[in-house]
Amino acid sequence: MSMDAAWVYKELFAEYGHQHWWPKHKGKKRRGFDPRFEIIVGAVLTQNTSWKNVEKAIECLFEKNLLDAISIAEAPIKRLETCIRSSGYYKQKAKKLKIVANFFLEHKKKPSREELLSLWGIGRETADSILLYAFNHPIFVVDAYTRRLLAAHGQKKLAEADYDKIRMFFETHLPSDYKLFNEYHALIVAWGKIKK
DNA sequence: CTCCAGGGGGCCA
DNA sequence: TGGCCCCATGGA
Repeated sequence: MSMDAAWVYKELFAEYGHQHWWPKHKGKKRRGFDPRFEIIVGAVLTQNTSWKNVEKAIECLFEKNLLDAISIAEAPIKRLETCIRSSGYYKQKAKKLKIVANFFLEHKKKPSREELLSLWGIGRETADSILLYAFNHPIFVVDAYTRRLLAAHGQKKLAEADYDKIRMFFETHLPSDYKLFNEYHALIVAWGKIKK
């Protein structure tokens, strides 16, 4: 018997409430400003890193006027590395920011999942996070907490399954609503952090 | 001191 | 495909 994904969502929302994840921007009218790009930067910087340390990095990028694709593409790599140091893996992530910045300068419209996955430094979770949180595309983001949630609800087999199999489970058992997927993933993270 | 956070790439069998 | 190692800082 299968887990009731919609029922679990209601339980999580009743327990933890609105998580106000993305989108929420701190950028204003600056050179080449695009509110979506700030989310993309956050999606990359938060890889295997606590959000608190990512906020420090984003704050530094904001203060140094580096929170847009043009500025990141033009900035010296060392300047990026210094700024995002608090988010960990700073050498790799500076390189990743360069790559995504150049990509979004060339492709102004909504990217496909395949295009994002073709970029070095963008895996499935980051690609789906970008599509969901920056472009409001109804795709379900799966992470380690999602697997723990499934296991906690008796879905041990599915919890150990491939990423896209888990993603498809939620997408086929829920209405295709980006707002729902946005809140659901955030609630799972909230549950995972407190539960543990 | 250890463990892990809103992962992904490279290598190897 | 699946298992392992590496990347790196900061907080608990």
